[in-house]
Amino acid sequence: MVTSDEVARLAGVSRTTVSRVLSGSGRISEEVRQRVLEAAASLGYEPNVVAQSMVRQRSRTIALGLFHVEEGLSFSRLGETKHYFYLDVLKYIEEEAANAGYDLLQPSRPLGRTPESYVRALQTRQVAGAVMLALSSTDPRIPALIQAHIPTVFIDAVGQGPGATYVKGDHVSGARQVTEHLLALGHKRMAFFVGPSSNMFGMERLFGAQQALASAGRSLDPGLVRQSGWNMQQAYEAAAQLLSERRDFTAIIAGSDLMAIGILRALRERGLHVPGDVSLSGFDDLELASYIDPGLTTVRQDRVAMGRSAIQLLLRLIQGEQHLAPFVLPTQLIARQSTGPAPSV
Amino acid sequence: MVTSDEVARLAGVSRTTVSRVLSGSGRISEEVRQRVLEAAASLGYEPNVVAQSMVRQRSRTIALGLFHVEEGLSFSRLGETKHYFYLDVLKYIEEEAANAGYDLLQPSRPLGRTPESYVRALQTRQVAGAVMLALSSTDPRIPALIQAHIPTVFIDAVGQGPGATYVKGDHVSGARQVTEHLLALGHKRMAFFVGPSSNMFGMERLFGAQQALASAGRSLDPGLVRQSGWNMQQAYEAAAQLLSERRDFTAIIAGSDLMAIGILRALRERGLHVPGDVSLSGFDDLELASYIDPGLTTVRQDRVAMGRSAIQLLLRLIQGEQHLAPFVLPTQLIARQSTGPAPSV
DNA sequence: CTGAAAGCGCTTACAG
DNA sequence: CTGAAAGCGCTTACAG
Repeated sequence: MVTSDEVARLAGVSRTTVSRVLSGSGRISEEVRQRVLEAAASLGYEPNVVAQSMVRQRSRTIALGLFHVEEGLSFSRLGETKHYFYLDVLKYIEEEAANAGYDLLQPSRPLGRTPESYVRALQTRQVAGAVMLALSSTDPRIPALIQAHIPTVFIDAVGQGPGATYVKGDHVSGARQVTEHLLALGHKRMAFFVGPSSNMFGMERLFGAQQALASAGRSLDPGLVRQSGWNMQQAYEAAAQLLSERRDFTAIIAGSDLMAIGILRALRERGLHVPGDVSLSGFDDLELASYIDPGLTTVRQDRVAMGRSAIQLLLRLIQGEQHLAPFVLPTQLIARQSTGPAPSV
Repeated sequence: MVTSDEVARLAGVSRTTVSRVLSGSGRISEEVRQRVLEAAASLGYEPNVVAQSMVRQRSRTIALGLFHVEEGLSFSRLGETKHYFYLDVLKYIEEEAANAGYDLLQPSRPLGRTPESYVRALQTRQVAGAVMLALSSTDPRIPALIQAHIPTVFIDAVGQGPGATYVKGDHVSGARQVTEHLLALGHKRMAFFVGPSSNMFGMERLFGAQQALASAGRSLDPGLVRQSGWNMQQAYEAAAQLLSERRDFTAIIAGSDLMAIGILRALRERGLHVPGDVSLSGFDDLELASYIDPGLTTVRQDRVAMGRSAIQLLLRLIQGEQHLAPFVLPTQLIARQSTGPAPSV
């Protein structure tokens, strides 16, 4: 690797000057500037990023924390909704970080998996900040990161502090919209499939549904609220269970599109038609939602804004701004064929 | 941040000794060892990783190259098969890298997007090696990485050199198995949906299918081979096109599960039943494949082995081994309900 | 406008 | 077994 020393020698200047020319800081005579630039180009010089991080006491790096690393899903099957949904968010995180000249890093952590070890790993790597994607709301890294004053943006998890804020979808509104949609179609009794209890959004959505029901002078039947994992299999099982117990509902509101696909299978196996017998809605609007049969009514979240705004907020935190307000991104009902008029009794 | 100097002072030894105790290198008296360990623990000391990388001239970091960063899919929609499929592979890459104590890094590259700039980015970050996931076979970074002698393992892309090797699924065998399965069901004319021409696996699969057909004394009709993107939408469009042209086939072999879902929709819209009128198979065995209706016959690839073996090979390359043989992972037919006996004419 | 010197926090020959 | 010193490749006060 070429060093700044070689460039300096070739250009007949000091390393100080090379550094200044390349970083664009300080007054430099145009003639020297040209000489240095030419020398650097001819040698194919680029500054050693590690050395820069060392001297600056901070690397131009953003740590990326993902659900699936932490939750010990090592042997779980593919198909967690979150993965499919957040994959796209991830893409925009990468893009936006790259545009800002930041590397993305997933640190290894040999020393146990305590939240402290995670924070320590970020500190010893001198990361500028962290983006944490879809952590469980009980993840102990959330308070640890906030307390350590590492600039952090949480996506779909709630964490706030002087140097931390979050971005999330408006689940309350999303659930309200679906519920209103179903009420308008004449449905009076609906079942709700929410995610695991460690996830706050299930509760938010339930709240949104309750709002809509209350506005219509109705209330939620607790016996029709079911919890399951975000994936197809667990939703399938929970739906089979529900169907074996009772069938006094005409619609099911699923917590994710993949859950809806699992539920759809359980309905099919019982010979129930969607939406003829039961209306069904998802959440997320995966591309898949429009391809399955029947096309799935669902709630769209803005994945682009989610990824981009997370990095934009983080950059502001890195630059020292404090106490940034969280972003709550709008959600939108996408009505397709899986919801229809309530069957007349 | 605590430095080794503070630990040294507290323990009453030199930084040299602190370093040796913590790295476990060199003879150290038991008593001194204890003192240092206690001092480090009480101060919460961990070595600065950036400084270590600096002095070692190499960071304990693996660069991770992903399809979607390079291909400029910024505005594409969600649903590229690759993403869903490789997401799981990615998980095992992360796991295996973390076990070996390596960070994963996605470098930003502001200076144009030439293959040279990519290589340079890895070099200036002193990465130990790179894992490149599902690059297009024409990606110029493949030769660039090989030539730069950066230890690299390609996954589902072919690249070889003294310090580079690859891991891929056995697409030939997978396609042969599906084709044989369909032949056994009495199908005589089948259509093939392969991926983009820049992707070699489409060709491999075609070759596998040809092998099976040849063994049965049959040959491939070039007019029944269609190219499209790996996603639902493009496969849907290509299938609609094919169906508008001709219908003298009884089975469709899709290049991925998501393509199969797109094709399924096109068939449905024409009132064709699967497998009554047309048998349909996918590739990948996403969990989804068993949930859609009808359950999708497909080819399973071993994602766990794909991720894990890639890192294991890379670690050997990093340690200096050369010219490692590529891993070709077995594929396995998973027969479900979407394939059935050929309709009698 | 330019440079000599110090220093970022480690590790590693080299001595003893 | 232990330590003083050099050095990894930069950047940044401090001088001039």
